Formats: sequence, C-alpha cells, structure tokens
Amino acid sequence: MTAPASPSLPTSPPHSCPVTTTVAVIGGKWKAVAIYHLLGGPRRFSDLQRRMPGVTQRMLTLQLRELEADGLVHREVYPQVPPKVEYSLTPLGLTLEPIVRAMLAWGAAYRERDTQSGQSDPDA
Amino acid sequence: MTAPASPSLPTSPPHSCPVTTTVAVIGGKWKAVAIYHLLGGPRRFSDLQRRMPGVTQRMLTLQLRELEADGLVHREVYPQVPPKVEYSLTPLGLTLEPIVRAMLAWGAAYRERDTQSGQSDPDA
DNA sequence: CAGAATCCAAAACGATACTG
DNA sequence: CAGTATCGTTTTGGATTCTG
Repeated sequence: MTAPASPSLPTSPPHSCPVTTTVAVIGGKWKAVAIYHLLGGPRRFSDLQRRMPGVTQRMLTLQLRELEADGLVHREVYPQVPPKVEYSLTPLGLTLEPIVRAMLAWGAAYRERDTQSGQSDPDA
Repeated sequence: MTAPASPSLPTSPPHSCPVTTTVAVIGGKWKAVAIYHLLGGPRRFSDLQRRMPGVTQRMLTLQLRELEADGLVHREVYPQVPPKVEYSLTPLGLTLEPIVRAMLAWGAAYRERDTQSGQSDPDA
C-alpha cells in the first residue's frame, strides 16, 4: 500500500476487491521476486541484488522499503564497519508464500509453453 | 509479456526467475482483478468496467488487449447494432485461477488485519 | 456499446555520482 | 556494503473527444 498521501486525487477508490488490495501491496515490479528469494531465509542486500538480475540498487532499495512499510519485510541493520543489512520476511510476509509459489509454478509452466526446455532455479 | 520491441536496451535480462515472468504477464494494475472477474464466466466490456470501480475505459481496454495478446483472454465481438464484446478466459488464462484465488484470500485477510469487519464479494 | 485518438500529468524506472 | 541524491527518460494513467 504505502499511501501516497493522496495529494489531490484518490489513488484508488476504497478498492472494492480484495484482489486489488493484494496488487497494491505486492504489485511492484520486483516485490514478488524479492519475497520469493526471502522465502529461502534472510538475505543481505547485495545477496538479493545478485539473485535479481536487472534490478537496480535504487529500485531494490525502494521496493524493499515499501515492503517494510507494509509490514511484510523486516530490515535488520548490523552496525559494522562494512555495513551489513539483512532482510527477512515478517510473519505477515510469510503468509504470501502460497501466492508467490503459485506464481513461480505458473511462470515456469508458461515458459515451457513454447520453450520446450523446462528449467527451474531451486536455490537454497 | 507483450514484448516492447526492445528499441535499444533489454526490458529485462532473459529474466532468470519464473516469478518475474508471471509478474510480466499479470503484473498490470488491473490485470489480476480483470482475470478474477472473468473467473465468473464471460463478461461484457461494460460489465467488467462496472465491476472494477476506478478503472478507466482506456485502461481496461489496454489491459484486456495485453491479456489477449498473451493468450490469457479471448475477445469475442458480436457484430450487432449496439456493439457487444464479450471477454472470457482461455484455457491458459484459466490456469491462473490458483494465483488469483490466493490473491483474493490474502487481500481479504490483509484487510481484516486492522479493519475488523471482514467482507467478501462473492459474485456470480 | 465499445472502443480509438489525442493530449497531458504523474509515477515508475534507470544511470550515474556521492557518502557513512 | 548499502545506501542516498539528482537527473532524465520511459511508462502509466486519466480526461476528454470522436466514431462505427
């Protein structure tokens, strides 16, 4: 969600459909993927970035912050000399697992559709 | 997907993660909701629009066309005096049901989280 | 009714440079 | 390492008008 402070117009009418609510929360371009990788356990920022080819530092930061603001992701800062930040799913964030797993399965099947060389990326 | 013809740069690297593929296909602001309503059977354009408060005619058209281009939605035009167009899910589009249902359930639960007045919209 | 077309505002996104 | 800041581009989306 991360309310845009509604400057003058409603971002969306009191969205009637729960599906819309979900889209608002995990609809970002990289949110679902980030959550997917966090399902494997806590990850450092650079770790996530490496696992998400194509995402820029800026976008990853922004999307993670929104997820944090919506209570799905926890951000743990370790005050060290080379800074270390670990992201992990909150209990609420964990409840997204069914959705993300379904998206993973569907995406894989959709590719096989005409790519006849099915392959997954079962990471740790 | 609806490839942007990649003018000079890759919209995304041969996206490694299947989740990214799914996001590319149903990641639009209104796509998931539209698909949800189409799970209830074929719907006319105006019907969909009425069920999706906040969507503009233009956006609904655009998103439906993309879904059509990606093979998820079928568009049937009835050559009548007052034009009638019915949208329905293709077999492939139907395979999205698990995802959309999961999104529906999650969105509803997410709202109850602090809205203590749970309500669904079980349409036809 | 179901759109296509045009115009324009706002949001998303990318590249780059700088910092504790 | 993990950002933040700034700038410019691209995409998205809305309002409105016109049409078969």
